[in-house]
Amino acid sequence: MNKKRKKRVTIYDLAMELKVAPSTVSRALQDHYSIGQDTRDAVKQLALKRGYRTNTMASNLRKQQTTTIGVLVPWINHPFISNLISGIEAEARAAGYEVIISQSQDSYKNEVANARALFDSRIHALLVSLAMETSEYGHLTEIVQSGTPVIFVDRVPQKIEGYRVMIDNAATARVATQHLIDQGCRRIALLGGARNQVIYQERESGYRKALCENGIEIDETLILASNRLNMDEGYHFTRHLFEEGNRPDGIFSTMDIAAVGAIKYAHSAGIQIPQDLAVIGFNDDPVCEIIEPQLSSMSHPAADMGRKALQQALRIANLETPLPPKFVYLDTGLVVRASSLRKG
Amino acid sequence: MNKKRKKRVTIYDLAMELKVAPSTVSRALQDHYSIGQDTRDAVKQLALKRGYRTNTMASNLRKQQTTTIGVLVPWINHPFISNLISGIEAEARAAGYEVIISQSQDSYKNEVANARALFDSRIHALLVSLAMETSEYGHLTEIVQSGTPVIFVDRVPQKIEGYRVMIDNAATARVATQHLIDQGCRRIALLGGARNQVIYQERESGYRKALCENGIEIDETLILASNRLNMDEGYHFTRHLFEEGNRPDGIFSTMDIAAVGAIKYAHSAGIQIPQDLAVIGFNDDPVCEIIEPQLSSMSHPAADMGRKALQQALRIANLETPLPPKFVYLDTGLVVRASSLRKG
DNA sequence: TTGTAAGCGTTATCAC
DNA sequence: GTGATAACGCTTACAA
Repeated sequence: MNKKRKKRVTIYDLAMELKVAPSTVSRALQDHYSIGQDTRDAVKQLALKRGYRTNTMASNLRKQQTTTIGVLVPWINHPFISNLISGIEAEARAAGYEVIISQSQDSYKNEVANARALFDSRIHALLVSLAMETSEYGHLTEIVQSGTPVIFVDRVPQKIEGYRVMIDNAATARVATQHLIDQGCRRIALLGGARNQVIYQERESGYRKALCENGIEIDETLILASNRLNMDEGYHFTRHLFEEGNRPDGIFSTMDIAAVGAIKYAHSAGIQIPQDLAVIGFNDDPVCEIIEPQLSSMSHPAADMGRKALQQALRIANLETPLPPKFVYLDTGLVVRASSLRKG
Repeated sequence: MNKKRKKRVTIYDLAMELKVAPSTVSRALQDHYSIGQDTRDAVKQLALKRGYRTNTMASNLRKQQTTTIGVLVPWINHPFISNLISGIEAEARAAGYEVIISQSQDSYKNEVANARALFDSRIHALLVSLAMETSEYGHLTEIVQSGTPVIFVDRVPQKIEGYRVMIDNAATARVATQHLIDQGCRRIALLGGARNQVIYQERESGYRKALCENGIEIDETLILASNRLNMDEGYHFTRHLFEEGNRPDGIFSTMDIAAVGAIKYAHSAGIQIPQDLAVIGFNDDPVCEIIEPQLSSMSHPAADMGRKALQQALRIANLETPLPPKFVYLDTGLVVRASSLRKG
């Protein structure tokens, strides 16, 4: 340990100097009603003068609670998640809480270890977005059972009970697909994600539903379910479809970046967007406005989800008797840009 | 407080059940050399069975130190910073530390408040990237003086002494500019950032140096110094130059996204890239591979910077006598893509 | 090899 | 209104 770290001022030091009891100082600093105005002022003034700063560790230990919110996500450096975290942090800070972050890197093993570490630091509540690999939830049910509020955000678990803050993935996917249909598409390909993740299952089912509702037969060869959907996957699946003579006239991608891959292939093959192929993505990431033609997408309120999840967590943590698990759905929006706009 | 939160197992509970002293339990759990193998095993086994988890608050209070690293950045949801944080988190977690994050939103006031809050939670070390507004450093020198290691990362302060982890902005900018010159450019515009921020000052001076070294006269009308450089600024400044008949044949942008704006203008005006106008950015953000033609850039090892900064912080924190402030420079690289490649 | 006991800085409960 | 005192759960001299 760095021996140079200075000893800090405590309430004892203040009490001694003012010739009052430490408990009086403590109460004065918290504006306890029973403390006289003059002592209160004197204490606060001296505290300021001596640079007193409350020792959060001691206070937490005594009060048996922290003001720390744990956040467990797959990756910090993904646009959607960094926005989510940004929302969580802003809201938490405003409410007087700190945010401690850990990333599972989509590994189940890391997720378990991080959940434990967060639990050990006695977090006030935990916000979780699951790792791709995760399909067992013991490490999380443990925490739920201990009484610590756990809120699932976006990538929520399959069957476990609990609070959730998310979008209606099925409905949103249905809107995206319907939009393509409204633009005259009849052979719509799906760039889908891992089928063990609820959000991708639901996006796929929304897609299927939209086709059914419009009496369009589902062609399974137009559907991709990729465990790691990215730009390359989007590019290659699209090429595969065109080279096999299995041409779609529309593509709905459950991730923007894969839609970008599809557009890149179209460019390279001289396929006109949106005339020959209309494309829509999901998330409304910044790339949508970079790619040419600009990419239509479903906007997904990442920062809002963070804020809502945090509010939910605090509400639950401060209740005497826990509420029954509740789902909070956030609104999504259709953002139409050039990549899908065929008609006026 | 949620009354439903369960009381957890303590070393006292284990001690009682095993009929040994709490101190023995504590030592056994830490593999203290003085504890016999059998007691050690017995303790660990029971701890596991009863679901014992060490109380970090109590332990920290007693040891007068935490294993929490404070991170103070302008925005969590910026690609460069989210990568930085990702590197910090991964390295910290591997070393047994937690990371607590706060964002100033580029506001000086927030930065001060957040620095205080982090200081109060007795962080082990602080990593800071400054808010745009910040030009006073009292809130940070306070922390330095208390003995808590403070490491400045990327957006470092003007004059304050301290540890820094950064890239050599001047040299990197010089390489970028030289690259354009090597490609035959002679009238090179600069899309620069806020002049009160050291990193943008240095990038500008690197640009000037490269021109001087090549005997190219500096044309001040080709230089932009924008307080909020972004895609629109890049677009409009480029348009301004072309419409005024002040045509550049190359653009060096100190931010990728502004270079994207420049390329967008070029598209709209029928200017050929790289033949009529060669463009290079800075950061090597993901957008470089999205835009057409793909954008050349200077790669900037964000995650590595995070890792290095964390290592630096831990090293300092564990020294008896502080080292003299040191600057750590990370390597950058020239990434040539189609936007600047005129010759083989 | 293990036990005893003090104390980290707060806050809550009682008493005065 | 204020003070004394006992925790909170853990670590670490010092004793045994």
